[in-house]
Amino acid sequence: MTTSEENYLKVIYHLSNLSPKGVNTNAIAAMLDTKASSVTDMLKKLSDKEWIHYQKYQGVFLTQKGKLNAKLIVRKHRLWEVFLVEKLRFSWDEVHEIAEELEHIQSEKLINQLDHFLNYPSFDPHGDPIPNAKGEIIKIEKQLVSEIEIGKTITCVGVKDTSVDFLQYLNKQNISLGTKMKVLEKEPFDGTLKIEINNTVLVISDKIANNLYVK
Amino acid sequence: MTTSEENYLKVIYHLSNLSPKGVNTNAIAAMLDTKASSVTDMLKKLSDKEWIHYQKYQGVFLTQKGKLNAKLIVRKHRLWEVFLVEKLRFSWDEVHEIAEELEHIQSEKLINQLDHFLNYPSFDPHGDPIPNAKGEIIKIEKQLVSEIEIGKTITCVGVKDTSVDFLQYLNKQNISLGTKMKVLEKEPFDGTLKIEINNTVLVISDKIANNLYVK
DNA sequence: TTTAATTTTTAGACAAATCTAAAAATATTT
DNA sequence: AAATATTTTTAGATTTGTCTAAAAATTAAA
Repeated sequence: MTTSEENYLKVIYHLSNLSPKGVNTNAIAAMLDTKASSVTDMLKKLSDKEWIHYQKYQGVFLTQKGKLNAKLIVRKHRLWEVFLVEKLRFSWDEVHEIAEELEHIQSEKLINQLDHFLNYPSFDPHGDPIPNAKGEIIKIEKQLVSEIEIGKTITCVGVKDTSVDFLQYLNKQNISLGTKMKVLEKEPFDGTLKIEINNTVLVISDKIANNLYVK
Repeated sequence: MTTSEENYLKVIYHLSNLSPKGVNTNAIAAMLDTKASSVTDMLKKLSDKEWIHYQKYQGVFLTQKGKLNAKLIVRKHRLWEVFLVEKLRFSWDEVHEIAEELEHIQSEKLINQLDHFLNYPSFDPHGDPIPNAKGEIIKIEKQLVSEIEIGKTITCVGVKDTSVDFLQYLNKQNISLGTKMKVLEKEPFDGTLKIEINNTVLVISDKIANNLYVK
């Protein structure tokens, strides 16, 4: 499996969770920052290898094989992220890019030994679940801050947007996984929220509230 | 710098130490398991980037820039090998292939944090020195077992041949870095040696004796 | 439901890294 | 020093993954 094929599989996997009636060529192209025509070419290759179901002009679905492969790439990505944060003292906003490279290293033994070394973590530094060696994922119920009712006390368990900008915003506000907060007030006009964190009041936009997972 | 360019630089660096009057096209081709014509093509590219001095039909030399780049790749390779053996419990005969992939990961911070995490090791699992972040290498005096005079007690500090076969042979004989041994007798006809290891006598061929470094 | 807009695919081209086969330069042998 | 062998380079082709531009299919709008 080439690096390029792996990147396509991973993107199709992530998009599948959002659009279950088939992934669009253009959506894949946007995620990979490439052209639709390049995507079409690759879809044929992936289809020949039986990692996707592909019919011209119809959306794309992963086969069982394809889905397993995609999950194992995600597993590698997230385990390396844990390694970078827990062992090499990287911050959660620095690890994505490096993990994008590390996820393509091919040794199965390597990744299983790494898993053992890290003590079989269940979640990556952004709160996303790590598939096990069989591709199985545990799912936890989590909600966006925007969905929480006034007065409830909640704990940060993940982020939806994992961009550097968003993660650094959270750093600045001292919000990380495990941070407790309470929703005080919601502005009906624009969805702005007042929340209490560490005995201080913070105003967050609806965009922030829509990208922060809590429990 | 592409992976291919990095592999060429590294091979030229290693061959430079053996043939100081210029590295041959064919030698590079043999090391990289490719054709001489492919090497010629790449030499032009490396020359354009000023990483090598290249004149048609003459041998190849690394420039200062090229040599530094090569050393930094070797640094990455050897640090990852230490990681695999010390942290992930790989054996010294399993790490080369994986490190060949890991050495191409691009983050400078990654490798310096890894160096710190490993406590700034000076040698890799095969006894080879690890260049520091500036490309500086400490050299220790070491000799081949074949060069040792009868009766001397010595310590294994490295291997010249790092092939899986040789390393597994050493595993079988319980020889690893730090193993003490004494040269008992040399057969003049074929160079075969009798050596004492852990109170037992072992006969080793001249080929073995020519690939084991001791001090 | 015909027209217009969007999405997707095809056709043909390109860059990187490789190859084969043949030509040119260098090295070795007689 | 001429003939032979070896090494290296050139010329042209191939593969992978990408691109542009145009054609075809699908979807949305009038």
